[in-house]
Amino acid sequence: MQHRVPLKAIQAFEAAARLSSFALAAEELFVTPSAVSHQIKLLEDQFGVQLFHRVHRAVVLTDSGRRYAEEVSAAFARIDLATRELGRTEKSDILTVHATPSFATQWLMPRLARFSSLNPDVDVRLNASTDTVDLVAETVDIDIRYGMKRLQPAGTMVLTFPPETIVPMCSPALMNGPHPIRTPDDLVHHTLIHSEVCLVGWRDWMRQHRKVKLDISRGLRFDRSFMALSAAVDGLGVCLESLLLAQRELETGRLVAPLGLDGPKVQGYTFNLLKARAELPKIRNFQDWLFGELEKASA
Amino acid sequence: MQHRVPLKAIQAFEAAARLSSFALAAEELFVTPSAVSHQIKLLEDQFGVQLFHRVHRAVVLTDSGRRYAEEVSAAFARIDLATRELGRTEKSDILTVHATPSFATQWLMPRLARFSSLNPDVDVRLNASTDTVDLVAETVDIDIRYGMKRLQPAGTMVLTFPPETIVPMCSPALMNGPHPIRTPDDLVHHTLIHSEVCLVGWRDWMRQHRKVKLDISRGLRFDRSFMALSAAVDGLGVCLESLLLAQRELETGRLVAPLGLDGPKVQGYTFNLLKARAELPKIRNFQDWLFGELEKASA
DNA sequence: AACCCACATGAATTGAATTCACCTATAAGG
DNA sequence: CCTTATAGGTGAATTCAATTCATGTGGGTT
Repeated sequence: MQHRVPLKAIQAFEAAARLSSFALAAEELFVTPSAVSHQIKLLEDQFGVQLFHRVHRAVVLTDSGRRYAEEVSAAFARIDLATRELGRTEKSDILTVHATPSFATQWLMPRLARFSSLNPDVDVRLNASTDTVDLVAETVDIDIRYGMKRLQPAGTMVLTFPPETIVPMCSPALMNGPHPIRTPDDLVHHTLIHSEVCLVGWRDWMRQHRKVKLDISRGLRFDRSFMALSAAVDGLGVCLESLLLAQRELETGRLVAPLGLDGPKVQGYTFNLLKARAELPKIRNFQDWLFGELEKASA
Repeated sequence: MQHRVPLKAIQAFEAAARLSSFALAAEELFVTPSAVSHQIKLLEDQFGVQLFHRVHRAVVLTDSGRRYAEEVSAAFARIDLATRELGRTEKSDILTVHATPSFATQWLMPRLARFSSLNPDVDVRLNASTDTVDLVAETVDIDIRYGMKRLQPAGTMVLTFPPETIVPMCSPALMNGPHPIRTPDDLVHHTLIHSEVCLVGWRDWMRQHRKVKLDISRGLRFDRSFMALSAAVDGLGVCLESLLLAQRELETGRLVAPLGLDGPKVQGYTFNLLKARAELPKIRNFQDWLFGELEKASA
């Protein structure tokens, strides 16, 4: 294996140098003193440099030996440390995903356990914030953003999510309450919940429903979709949101879409990553899994 | 040998990580790809951490693998460097001796070859200056000083030289010239050569020869003994110097002691070294050799 | 003077590392 | 679509580097 450096011999030398004794080195390495002696002789012969003075029944480093031992000890210490660190490692990969708070809360979090069980060796870390992150500078592998595409730094790859449908949603109690919601006109009796960042708002919805006259200046306003959805679940009014984010609430019946599941389609979310890292298995796997899940939902 | 860290396996891993290929690593290490595969599997199994992703017919580091490879590569690079440095080494020990210019020139230099041939593995470096050197701070193993003993820093060991005899000396031509020198009185016809740093000067010599009236204010003055001796060799006058420093000139006949080899004895030279390093073979050997040589001369 | 301990050394032994032979999977190419 | 070539995986066989064993050496210690 090692036609380069006689690692075994160096290891024996390092221990002997550190302990100033072949016998103690042998003990540390669980071999006989003879083995240590042989290895060190090998090293000395190979390089033609005496490393130890043999003085009576002790050994003393030569100057060359001391210099060499210092370097080699430091190097082994580093290897030891890194190896102990490695032994402490649980997962072999760390995948850091950054996403908008709404996508993280409404979509990712409930599904992440599935990804983790499919990829047990990946330790997923989820960061949620409205800030844009710098993929190059920060330890973020993937950033899931919402909204108009901005200019990306070179080396960034942007994948657009499949279209999501935006529809009015409310709690079942509200839909079947004193002012039932069956047609767009029924909305006039209800509080509108506005999501400020959503690409489609009530104003846009109204353009598709010219006959309905709603006062879009009234109602509740939130700057995060998950807050609008939460308000709708609590029966505070009717929100206009993406089916993507409401999927879980619709499945569990905490929200209903009183006017059906058709509506304007947008492609607001993007999957951002560095080209150079796109083929890393952990990233590729996450990407494939995520788009697979999105596919599944729309199918 | 290695119940601690599987060095062979780490070495295989390092090469594979650096080259991103088991096959190339195998080539570099002069083994078959199979050997590399086995070793890396060993490493992964031993620590229960996957180091490489096997993706089709290539390997890609995991995050853990990459972290580990960085550390391990750096450590091996250091070992490689130190080992190449070691291979370049000629002598296993470097002995740096500092001495007064006179002792270095007159006594040490001519004898150093003998020491070197007795100790072929020691690379002797001789520094000569009038400065006192700091044994702790500088890379000087031994300092040979002349003159009154000063306060030494803690940890310093001072060995005093055996007594040296101070006698008048001159060139044979001068002794046997127009004003032959047979008795102390004959000196009145000759130039006196003064060594300013010598512990015994003409003034002291006169105290032992009350009858002789010499004008000690006249003559040549040097601040280094070797210059005084050189002037005497050149026939410029009569110097009062240590037989120790003149030994070579007396043996070769370039100097003679017209009034005999008896005279005042002083112990001016000291052999200074650090206690902590006194038992280093190179130092001990030099000390033993030097005092042995001094002994031999006085015997 | 006898003993002891730490290291040295050559031959014998062993077992970790390597090779061998065969297998798998996939990208490229016809 | 099928073939081919390639990089790596794997278990058994093999080998040789590393280790042990037996013995020797020398200089302190009692």
